[in-house]
Amino acid sequence: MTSEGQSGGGASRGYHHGDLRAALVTAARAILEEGGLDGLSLRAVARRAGVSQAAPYHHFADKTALMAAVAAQGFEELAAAMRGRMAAESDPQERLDATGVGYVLFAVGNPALFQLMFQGGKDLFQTDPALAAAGEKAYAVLEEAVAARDAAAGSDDPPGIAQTAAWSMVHGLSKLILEVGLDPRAQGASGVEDLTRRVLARMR
Amino acid sequence: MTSEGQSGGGASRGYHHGDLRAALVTAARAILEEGGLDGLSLRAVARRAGVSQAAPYHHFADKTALMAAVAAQGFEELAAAMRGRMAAESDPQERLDATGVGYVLFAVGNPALFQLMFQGGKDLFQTDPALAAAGEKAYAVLEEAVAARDAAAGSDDPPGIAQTAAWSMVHGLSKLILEVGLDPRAQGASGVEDLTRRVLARMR
DNA sequence: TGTACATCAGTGAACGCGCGTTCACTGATGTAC
DNA sequence: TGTACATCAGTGAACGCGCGTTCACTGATGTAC
Repeated sequence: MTSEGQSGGGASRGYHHGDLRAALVTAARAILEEGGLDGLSLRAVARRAGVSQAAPYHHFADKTALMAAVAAQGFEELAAAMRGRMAAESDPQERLDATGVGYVLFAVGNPALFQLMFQGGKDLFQTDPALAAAGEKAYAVLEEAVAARDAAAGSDDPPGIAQTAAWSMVHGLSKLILEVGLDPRAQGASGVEDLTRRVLARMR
Repeated sequence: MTSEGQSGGGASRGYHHGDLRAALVTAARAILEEGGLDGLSLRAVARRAGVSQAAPYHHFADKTALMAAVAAQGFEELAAAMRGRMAAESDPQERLDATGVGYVLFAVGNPALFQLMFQGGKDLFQTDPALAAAGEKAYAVLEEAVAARDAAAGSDDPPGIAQTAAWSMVHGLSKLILEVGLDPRAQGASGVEDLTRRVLARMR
């Protein structure tokens, strides 16, 4: 990672950039954070990366491809966040809860990115294999944690149901916080993590 | 409801429309169904209602106001759908499950509308009192059903937690079906309603 | 080590587009007398 | 019952805008000999 550019000024860069592809993804994420999903245009990304508006086309087929790359990076990080939290626990139930907490905290910490990751929707996943793989990777963490917990607890449901339930719960909670402005304090919780834990405690 | 217009042709209407405000909301919903949220422009709505592009401004301050009106109508219908299903049951747990099923089926049946209802986000709710009221109305159904079930079952959690959990579950499941293309069959369920019931069965 | 040349990654100008919104207007409606 | 007039709900043309994308180009890089 060269990590220069990103604001047109300051340090000079030559005619060639070095790693414009990565810089564009980084710029896109910065724009997402500052201006939300609506502010994400290819031109804005190029501007932010300090490059002409035509330059991105040497690295991405079109706007959708850039968005897919950003989303894929998001899923990688989501998976890492979940794994990181999970690894700190040993009890199967606690490991499952930890992945859920990781999920919701990631969403709350990266609101526009999270929105992008899911709003592109089915089509993007079918189009872009790298994105699909990254999505699978994140889902696999939850899948794994649920399976381990169910194996320990003994369940008669097909595993898909338990996994879908857990995913729905954390995904829904994330969306409600982001989209409706659901406030953990107003629900009698001390914060996002506490609310997530208490909500997850109502699942079996 | 006059229910003419909606496609510019056919029956003549005079210079004045009759109930353009309602016709615009109807047109917007038709566009949502056909072209999704991205296709929803004020100009397209006017076009579909068979009226000049400036006409909507006599009924809505701006595009946002129209969208809020559409979303409000959506929440009214969501509340009605939940209540309708709830009314058919008498056991508190079954009444709660029924509201959840109503929620998810509404989302799946009105994908773009559902998206609109939640994507506008916090700001819209704070800006438009009618929308906020309609949203409350829908949430109140869930709230009520959860409270009744908890009263019957005896719970020590603050009620907000149980309500948030139930809402997260059905909201998350809806979004996963709509955004990720989660397939009930692939999860071992026979359809959306069955999947919702089985997922809800994992809550307490 | 030096030169010719193919390839690659940039530039900047331009395309066409649909959008939200405003404006001066005009036709229809309804009310006061 | 008839007329003058205020009000309301339409029209159509125009504004400025930012967007995604394409194009012919040019500067830099690296490779073959």
